[in-house]
Order: sequence, then structure tokens, then C-alpha cells
Amino acid sequence: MTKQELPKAYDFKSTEQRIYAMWEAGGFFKPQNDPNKPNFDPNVKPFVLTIPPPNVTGELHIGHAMFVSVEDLMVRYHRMKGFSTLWVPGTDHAGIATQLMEERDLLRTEEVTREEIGREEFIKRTWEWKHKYGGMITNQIRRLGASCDWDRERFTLDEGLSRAVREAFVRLYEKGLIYRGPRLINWSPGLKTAVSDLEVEYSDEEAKLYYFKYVLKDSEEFIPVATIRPETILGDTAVAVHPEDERFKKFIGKTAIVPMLGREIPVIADEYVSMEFGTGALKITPGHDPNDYAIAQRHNLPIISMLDKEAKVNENGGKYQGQDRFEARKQLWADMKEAGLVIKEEKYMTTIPRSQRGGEIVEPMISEQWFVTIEPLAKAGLDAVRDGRIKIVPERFEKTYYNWLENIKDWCISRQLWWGHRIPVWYCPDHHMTVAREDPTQCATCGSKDIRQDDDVLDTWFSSGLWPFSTLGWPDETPDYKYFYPTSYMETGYDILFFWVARMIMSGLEYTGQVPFHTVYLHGLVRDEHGHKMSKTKGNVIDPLIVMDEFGTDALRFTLLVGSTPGNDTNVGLKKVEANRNFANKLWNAGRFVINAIDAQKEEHLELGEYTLADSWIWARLQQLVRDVERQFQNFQYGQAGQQIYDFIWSDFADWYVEIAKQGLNEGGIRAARAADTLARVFDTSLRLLHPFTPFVTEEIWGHLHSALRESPLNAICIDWPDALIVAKFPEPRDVEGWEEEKIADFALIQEIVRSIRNLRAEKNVAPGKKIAASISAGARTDLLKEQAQVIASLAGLDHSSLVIDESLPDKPNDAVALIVGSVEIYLPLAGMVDLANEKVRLEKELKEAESHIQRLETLLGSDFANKAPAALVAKEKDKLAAYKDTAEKIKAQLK
RNA sequence: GGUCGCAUAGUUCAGCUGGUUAGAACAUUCGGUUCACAUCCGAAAGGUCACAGGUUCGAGUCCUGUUGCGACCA
Repeated sequence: MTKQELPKAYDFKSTEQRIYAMWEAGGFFKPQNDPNKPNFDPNVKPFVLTIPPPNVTGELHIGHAMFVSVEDLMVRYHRMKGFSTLWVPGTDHAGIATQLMEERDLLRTEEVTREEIGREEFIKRTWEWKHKYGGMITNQIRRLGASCDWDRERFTLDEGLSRAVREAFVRLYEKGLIYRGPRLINWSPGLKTAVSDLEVEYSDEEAKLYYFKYVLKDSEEFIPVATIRPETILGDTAVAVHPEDERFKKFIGKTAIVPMLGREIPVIADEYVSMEFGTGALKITPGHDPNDYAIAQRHNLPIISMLDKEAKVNENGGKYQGQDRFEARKQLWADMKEAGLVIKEEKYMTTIPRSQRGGEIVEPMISEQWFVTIEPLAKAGLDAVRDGRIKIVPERFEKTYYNWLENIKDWCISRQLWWGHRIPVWYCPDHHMTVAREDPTQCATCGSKDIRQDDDVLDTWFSSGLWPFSTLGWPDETPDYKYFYPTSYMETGYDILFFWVARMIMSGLEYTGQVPFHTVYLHGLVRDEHGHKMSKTKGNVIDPLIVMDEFGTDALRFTLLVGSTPGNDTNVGLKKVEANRNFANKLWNAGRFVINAIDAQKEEHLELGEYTLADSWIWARLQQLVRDVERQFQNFQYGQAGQQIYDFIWSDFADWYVEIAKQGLNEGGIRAARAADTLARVFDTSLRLLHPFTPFVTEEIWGHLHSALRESPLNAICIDWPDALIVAKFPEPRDVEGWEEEKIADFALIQEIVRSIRNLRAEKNVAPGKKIAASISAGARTDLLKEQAQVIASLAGLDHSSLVIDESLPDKPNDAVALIVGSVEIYLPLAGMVDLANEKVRLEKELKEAESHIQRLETLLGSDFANKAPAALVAKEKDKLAAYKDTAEKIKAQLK
């Protein structure tokens, strides 16, 4: 394609889909070295990531955009570095979410409940939904440019992964690490299922504290007690007081009467009771409160459940049976009031446990559930991070991780749902349990054919915990598993460190004996531009699909990647995305310019022209950039790396180098060839560096650059380039060769001179197009400035033919404004347009500044700094002092 | 209550192992139809780096404390 065909603005709409299809069709997302292929080389190092599987029912939100951006960046970088790179995609079945969605759908379309159509039919319907819409989220992930191997896509409920789940369950069971029993668990009455501790959220809310009398048997006396949930009185099995409490000591061992029920319960002493809180006495409801449950265990108290699965009062609640928990609260309290047992009510702030899904109040309840004995697994998980087999980035989350695993409780893994992995346990009429990898036909104990599978399914996180190895074929030792496992990084949000990452580590160690990955990288949450959490009710949600429509995928990705640091939340506003859309366009146009320059080269040259100062400078800067980027990638400082690449391309390359290169190109011949050569090489390297951040626009321009070069006399440059940028070599840092520092310093002087002339022109309102004359007294820098006269003239808008550069000027020009840049004096014949009094003020200001530097440096060099700081640093400061002194002298001379 | 994090320009954020008088983007002001780009170019203004101590030749960066905000765990 030639330049005429390249539009003036980058059109991401016509590009992204085409490029993605090209990558996918080209097989670039597949590992370069595949253990299932004949030419497999086991010595090539793999780099492997498994995607944090989004809910199959999910729709793309900004959090997905975040993790895809970061992971695709990691994956593309390693692929370009030559690793055999595999990114495994997939989704999870999201038990509760999916079931709820399907239930709602059934109710809406057919007005039936899941109970009405039955378990088998319900699951069938849900699968139908999955087959129809399950690809939505993965297609949206494709739009983000995700370079995952779609042929290896997995779903937590598919056959292989289900087998992995069953294998894991049975192994744990056989090891004695899974048990079933009645325990106090978190019950979600609306969903009618148990949930794990992690699925309960606590919110500070205003509630009421109810004060009432616990009357003692055969007595007029009572113990005042306060509670937030009066209905639980129906399940009380004791009243507890502090053993040292003078007020209540005398009641210990006596019997109290449960209000309205008349049940007799003991008054016990326990140090857990706080004498200051409430009334200083506590009612004990072990069936509905975790703390009370613990006290009951200590005192061998009976445990009474007074709620059923829908949180209605059960048969233990006397006349309140059948009432909803909140209704019973009202009724009971009213009755107690009438009976004269009520003392008072007051407002009270407390934490209310709510279900993570749906937000209803969770009830602690005694229920028969399956649990994992977590302690041995947690210990192994702790060791893996403590001894460095797994590193968490940023490091501070290691502490959080330790803290959680050190205080972990057994994991309730059964859920009273239909959509999920059914627990592989069968019961016969004699209550023997058969736990099996393959569906059994008879009871393993008594041989009875009359067996029934457990109704419950497993927590979705139980299967996601196996993800890094179940997706690679475990429990089978497949070629993928053998080569790609353990994986490399696990990248996800810090909000699921416990839910998922910790459980994967524990599972990985338990089932495979290896850490599932050596590095955990945690990104922060995406918030709106003012740092508020995005929520539909606030209306501040940024929909990544809309953003991509408006500004392009690259702009969104770059925004999420740059300016965010590991583990820290990041604020995103559309303004930022727009600015990055502009960057994509800048890149596009820089590309058009480079391609244009290449197309203009028609002749073969045996040798190209000499390197100009600008050529050397941009090359030195580029190598600096490559070194910086490499270091930052090693340290997971992706945002910083992206920012530096951005600055290099926009400032160093486009604003300075390209402007200077235009002169060389206009000269033609070997000078133009040299300029085009440098433009091409530097731009190519820049695109490679940027590719992991903004894959679409870089791939597109690089393709045009590639074909332009191939057709040109400069085709040697691209002789070893592959077909697509996605698999091009990532630039490797090179050692400094020694010449760079001087060229960079020389160029910096040119830049300063140009800037100060531009500055003065702007200040004095010299028409931008007007070429002006200048005389420069350059002293020791005369040779450099003479050589760069053309560059200075064109960048600063000087008339080259009336630019005089000399070591010193015989006469200071009259009617000229003087600029002092280091030791260089510049005279611009602008006196006519300038108020001399103002000029004096300007120079005095500059002098003052120089003198303040001189004073600071003299103080510094007169201090212990000179003795204790590194010699190189001291020398540098000394040089600076000399330069400022020189500048000050020159300004003083002007002021005379 | 425990643990952790954050506090830098009007706004949103960078600032790696302490070493130029602290940077960027957006917003603001001034000036621009220079043949890659107005999704642009040039220039300017804007910060006692929350506060108080300490370590050090040297602190936005390390330590201690205070205040404010946030998160997680109980």
C-alpha cells in the first residue's frame, strides 16, 4: 500500500476486527512450541497464563477490560521475547448467578419455577442457554485484542473439568480431608443455600438494640439482657454473665425462664461476656450465632434451631411457628411488652451480615453440609509463599495472604443448588456413603442397588481452584499438562486473592504437588474519574464496549495500563481515553511520515550519509528507552514503561527527530537515505516496544512500514522481519557504547537554544512564519553550533542566511535582544519590537535565577557533601556550578 | 478492634533500590491553515510533595508519631 492510500486519521473501526482475524487465522495465538506437535522441543521455555474465568453469564465490564489488558500485555511481551507462550481462556459456570438468571428467565417466559419443571429439565434448559449465549463474554474479550489460544478454551462444567472436580473431591475424601456434618453455617434464606464465609459481606447499618428482662425461676428478680435479634430468644439455651460481674454473680447457676415459651435455661458464667457492653449480660443462642455457638461448645449447652430454610420460625418457636423471622420479631416483642418483660429499645449501629449476591440478610444456622478440613492445605499454601516458591506482586499482599490463611476456618463447599458439580456421594437406605470417581451402581458397603446421589452441588470456587491445571488436562498427564504446568503468572484483581488465588495455591499444592504458578500479579480496581466505585445506581459506570466504539480498543487498553500501578486502584475517565485515542492517531501519522520518506527513496546507495547529531541522539535515546522498558517489565512497572514509550514517540521522535529529519530528506541523495534509514529503524523499534500495549494500531502501521520497506532500496532493514508484528522480536537492551552521553548532551544544548528562541518569539509576538536573523557567540561550542546551524535555524524560525555563529562577536550587536543559554550568547535583532526596560527586567530575573543556583551549589559543595557523596556526583555538581557562573557573567555583561 | 494502603499542580495520576530547584495528561492563558498529524504545532502559568519530629552530606522517597480518607479481616 502506498501513502496515498493511507488515510489522514487512524480508523480503528475498519482495522481492529480485520487485524484480530488475521492474527487468529495466522495461528499466532498458539504456542510456538506445541507438545502435541511432532517437532516439539521440550527445551524451549514456556510462558503460561490461565485467564481468570469470567462468569459465563457475565457481560464485559471495565474490570474484565483491565485484566485482559494486563494479561495480554504480559502474554504479547513474552511471545515477542521468544517464549512458547500459551494463554488459556475460558469461563466458569457461576452456580448461583447462572441458576438465578435461568430461574428468572423461566418465570418470565413460561411462568414456571425450577421446582415445577424438575432438576433434570432445569439443567437441560440452562445448558441450552449456555450454548446459545455462553460465547458472548468470550467474544467481547476478543474485541479487547486478547491473544489467547481459543482452541484450548475451557468451561468449568465441561467434561474434562468435571472429571477433575470429582477426582479432587474423592482424593480429599480418601485422605480424610472432607467431612460432612451439622455445623453453624451462613444460610441465605432467599437462595435457600449455604454460602461460605467469604460470600458474606458485612455492612454498618443502623439497627435497634432491644433491652428486656430474663426472669429467674421462682423469683421476682431478673437479669436485663439486650439483643439485636429478639426473635432468636426462641432459640436461647442459656443466659451468660461475666464471672467477675458483681451485679450478676449471685445468679450464676440459677435458672432463667425463656420469655413466652417458658423453657428453663441455666445462667452461666463466661469471660467472653463484656461487662461494659449493653446490660453486661448475654443471651446465648448457639443455633443462630457463631459466638454463642462457641460458648455453647465450652459449656455443653444444647443447640436449638428455631428457623427453617426460608427463615420462618419452626416447631421450636411455639406459637410463632410459621412466621417469617422479621414478623416473629415484631410479634414476640409486642407480646413481651404486654407481659411486662420489655425494658427499652434504642438505636444502635452494628454490622449486618448480608449475602454477597442479592444483599439479603444472611442467617447463621445449623445445617448439614460438606466441609474441607482446611488447615493442612492452608499450611502448605503459607509455606509456598513464605519460602518464595510463589511471589506476590505487589509484595504487601503477601501479608494479607498470610493473615487470612493463618486464621482460616473450614471451607463449606456444598451448595443447595442444581447448576454445578453434583457432589459425588451416594447414599443407600442404611445411610452408607459411597464416594466414587465413576457413578456407582450399588452401595460400596452393603451392595444395595437402591442408592441416591447427594442433592447438593459444590461451590463454584471449588472448581475454579483447580483451573490452572484442570484446564491443561489434569488429572491426566497430558502433553499440555507436562509441558505447560506449572504455569507462570497468575494475574487478577486483589479482590479475589482469597476467593480464588489462595484456593488455587492450596489446590495446586494438594493435587499436583507443585505450585500452580510462580508469580501472582494483582491489579487494582477500576474506579470512576473521581475515585468512586462504579455502580449502576450511581450511573457512573464506564461500559468498555461503548468506550471501544468511541475511541478504539487501543485507547482503552493504553488508558488502563498507563497510570495504574500494581495493586492500586485506578481512576478512569473518558478524557484520558480520548487523549490516548489521540496518541494512536499520532502514531499513525508518524507512521505515514516514515512510510512517505521510505517511498521517496528510489536509488540504491552503497553507503548512506554520515550520522548527523540528531541521528546519533535519537538512536542513543532509543537504546536508553529499550533498557528502561526492559527493566520496568522485569519489575512489573508496566504503566511506567508505557508512559516512557509514549513520551519517546511523541516528544523525542515526533517533535524533534522527525522535524530535523525533514531537512535531510529534502536534501536528497545519501543524506536523505540516511534519514529514511534512521526513521525506519527507530520507528520499527518503537512499534515493537509499544505493541503489547496497543496491539491493533501498531500491527497495522507496522504492516504498512514492512511493505514500504520491502519495496524500497532500504529493504535490507526488514530482511529478517516476520509476517506480523505480534511475533516480531521484542527489542533487546544493548550495552552502552560510550559515545552516547556526549551526543545527548550536545543535542540537549541545541534543544535549549531552540526553546529559548521560540520562547522569546512567543513572548514578543513575533509572527510564527517570520524568519529572523540571529548572531550567536558560541565560545567553546562554536564547532557544534556551526555544524547544527541549519537545524537551529529551521527549528527556531531563523533565517539561515543571516545566522552568524562565531567564537566571539567583534561587536555586540546594537538594538538586539540577548539570550544566554549556558555559555552561549544569542542576539536577536528584535530591539525595535521590544521595550528595553522590560528586557532589563527579564535579564535580571534570569540572573537572579542563575545566582540562586550558584549559591545553592556553593553551599552544597562547601558542605560534607563534597567528602561523603560519590565522586562522580560531586564532579557533576561542580560542572554545573561552573556553567551557572559562566551564565551569570554573560548576563551581567549584558546588563552593563 | 486487627491489618494494610493512600494523601504530590485546578483535576486525574507518575515519581524504581534516597542524589538536577518534583514530571505527565486533561483543564486554563497566549499565538499559530510550516507540504505526517487541528485526534495537530509552538509557548506560558500553575506545587512550602497532608502535618510534626527523626536518620542522613542529602528526604516527595527511609523511620516514628498525628490528622484525614479508603480497603480488607474480625
